[in-house]
Amino acid sequence: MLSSTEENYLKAIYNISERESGSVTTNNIAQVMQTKAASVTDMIKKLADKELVDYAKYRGVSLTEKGRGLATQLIRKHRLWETFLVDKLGFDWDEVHELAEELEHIRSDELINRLDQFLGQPKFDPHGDPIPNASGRFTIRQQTQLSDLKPGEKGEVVAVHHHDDALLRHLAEIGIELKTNLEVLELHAYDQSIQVRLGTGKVLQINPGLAQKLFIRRSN
Amino acid sequence: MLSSTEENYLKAIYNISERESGSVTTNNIAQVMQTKAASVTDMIKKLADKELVDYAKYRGVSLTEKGRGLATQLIRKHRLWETFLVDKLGFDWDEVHELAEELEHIRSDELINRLDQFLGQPKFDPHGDPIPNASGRFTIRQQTQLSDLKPGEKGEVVAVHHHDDALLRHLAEIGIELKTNLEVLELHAYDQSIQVRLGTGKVLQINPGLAQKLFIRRSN
DNA sequence: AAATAATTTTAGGTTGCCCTAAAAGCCTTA
DNA sequence: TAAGGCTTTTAGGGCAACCTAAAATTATTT
Repeated sequence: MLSSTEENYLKAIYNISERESGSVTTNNIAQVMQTKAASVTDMIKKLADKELVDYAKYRGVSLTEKGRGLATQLIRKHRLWETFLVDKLGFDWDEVHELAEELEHIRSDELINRLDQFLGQPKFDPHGDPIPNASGRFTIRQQTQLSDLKPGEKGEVVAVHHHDDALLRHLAEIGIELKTNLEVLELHAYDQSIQVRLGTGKVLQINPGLAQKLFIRRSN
Repeated sequence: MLSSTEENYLKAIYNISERESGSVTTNNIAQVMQTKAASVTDMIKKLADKELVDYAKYRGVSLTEKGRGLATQLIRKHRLWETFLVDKLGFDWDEVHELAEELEHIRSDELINRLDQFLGQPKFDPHGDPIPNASGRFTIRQQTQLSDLKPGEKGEVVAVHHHDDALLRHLAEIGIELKTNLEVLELHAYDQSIQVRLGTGKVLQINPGLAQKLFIRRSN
């Protein structure tokens, strides 16, 4: 039985190791968890005792099979709750992250499986991220960062990664959401920005930072 | 900002003072919270500092206006979540109490108001208990303990009080649920038991303890 | 490779909520 | 009304998760 805090550390380690290779460092975790390195060391030892992470002093941590399994279940819960909040309660996609952070710690497999049923066993959450099934398997979707598209290529926005609320609100403002169709018109070498035309006809300049966070499924 | 623990104490005090008059004693709270009197004294002091209870040493506590308001909102959340679990996720009425105990601590007025909308602003939860509205007002329903009915009187089960899961399962087994119609046939003086006929025609002996927990709206 | 810089760990302390044991207060009843 | 028996509070600790400061280790620079 893990505490919410232990669960949050597991999730943090999982997320960091998803986007960076090699083992996860103490400072890295401290930054994500908004806490101090010393506190992280304390917690790492506890997680190592429970065989949820492999740990060698000064060498960082990595999740064990068991740890990864638990982290995956947390992500399942988080994304199912986000789906509930958006699909059923009518929240906007930029309002649900914090709430799902709380809801994901409710401890009941029965609850989460019924919720999954109730939502129609969705494969992707409101941000386009895949929802692992009860056995922890993700549905993988063919997708590319917008920054990798060439002029003339067309596609549909299927996911937004590393989303903070401000980013999502910005996207909504400029007219981009999930399922938005777009076509790359030009790449501007001088600032790496990308000119795109949305399905609505609107033409936008997308800066390179943003273009890396937008995931596209090619449609031609 | 209260901790879940503080919230649980408030709720315990509220519940005790609902069913007993006068101020709530330390031992009483300890029993409900499954903890020791010394721990209760600690917490009472903290709640008194926050002006949620009035407290005089050795004299017990009572909720302040502020404390009662918070307790009422907790009850609102608890009962709305129970309604969600039963109406939307298909849980049985005897399975939802523990889960609602966790869910009620999720901190978001927006969430709970949207949930209320989503559920169709229900006035009563799956056990027949009234759900306070956002301002803390309960809908009061004319109801009587089954033990107060006279032979020949008829009515409908509208609530079950002080429900533990075992009690609810027992009721389900003998064929009683919310909205069950019944008629009192006879009172047996020798053991205070009550003979009733259900809407289904089934005739039962109800013992006096149970008859106090069943609330009936008279129908004739 | 030595010196300096950065990271990580250890040591020791705080807070919230719990505990046991003992002291203090209240209450009943002889 | 005084004694004994409850109840409640105080005193003193424990554990989880955090902190700061200092020590240990690793990494980088010269």
